[in-house]
Amino acid sequence: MTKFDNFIIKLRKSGLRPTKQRLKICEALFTPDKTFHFTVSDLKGIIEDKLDEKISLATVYNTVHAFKKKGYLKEISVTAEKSYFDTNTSSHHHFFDVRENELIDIHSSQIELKNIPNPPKGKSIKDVDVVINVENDSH
Amino acid sequence: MTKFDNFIIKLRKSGLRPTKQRLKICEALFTPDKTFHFTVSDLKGIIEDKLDEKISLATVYNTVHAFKKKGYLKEISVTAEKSYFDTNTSSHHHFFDVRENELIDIHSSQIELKNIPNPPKGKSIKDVDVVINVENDSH
DNA sequence: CTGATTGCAAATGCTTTGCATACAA
DNA sequence: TTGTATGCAAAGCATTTGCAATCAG
Repeated sequence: MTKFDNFIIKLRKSGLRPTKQRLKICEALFTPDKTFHFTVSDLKGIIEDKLDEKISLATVYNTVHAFKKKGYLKEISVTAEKSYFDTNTSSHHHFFDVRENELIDIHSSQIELKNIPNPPKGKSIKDVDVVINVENDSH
Repeated sequence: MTKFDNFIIKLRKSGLRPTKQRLKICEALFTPDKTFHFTVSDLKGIIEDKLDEKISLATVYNTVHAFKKKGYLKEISVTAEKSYFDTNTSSHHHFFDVRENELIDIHSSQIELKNIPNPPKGKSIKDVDVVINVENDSH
């Protein structure tokens, strides 16, 4: 059972057809032993430069959105012109370097949020994002 | 001493010339008794529809950025699609209704953040944003 | 005057869409 | 086959930029 077999099973189980492009995206996202953060154009770069597979931007967008919907990726809200995604889908928070545009994980156990207020009437909480903006001391 | 005199003083003190457009923006932002959240195009709409002053989009962007730099506005990180600004510049957090794209203040005293981890070496914390994403129970 | 500000339109950057072609089941 | 997925180019938005005209001091 190769890792590709696993990707094929994973995709089929989600109702997504295991195409060549999606398998490459799985390889890029889910092979590394560490989780990581990326933008859509980062991911396109990885597929084309490291995995040597031409892929269209639209396909990368399609697949990233499909994977997000299936819960294989999380999108992170930071002040930026771009969307950042995270292969770490567990509950956790982030440092964001506002100069370098770099995200760094904070394990959820490292921050304790107390007294989360009740949401407005008729609404319920989907999730809580904590972003700690940082910058280099040097400035 | 009208409120306009105050706006003129405020602008001059910041090294910003009190132009007709900037005074209208001050009126829109700092007259209401409650603080509020807005996007750049919201603000353009308020100036043109309620205050009946034509204003160019570029000027609204210029001024909002200038005001942010002077500390008269805060920018809020919620979605990657648009920038949201807040006339409440004190430290506080937000609910964000992901369906309606609506922000609701949470007083800073209402959330307690414990054990904020040390930032990565060489970096220091600028600020901490907590966004609690909510949605209507209905759906 | 002189530099700051405005306004318009063009340009930019990220994301989405339309549609014909190719592919998985 | 039959509906999905891909890829390209065009379109869509929010935002920024260039530059000439206008304004504040």
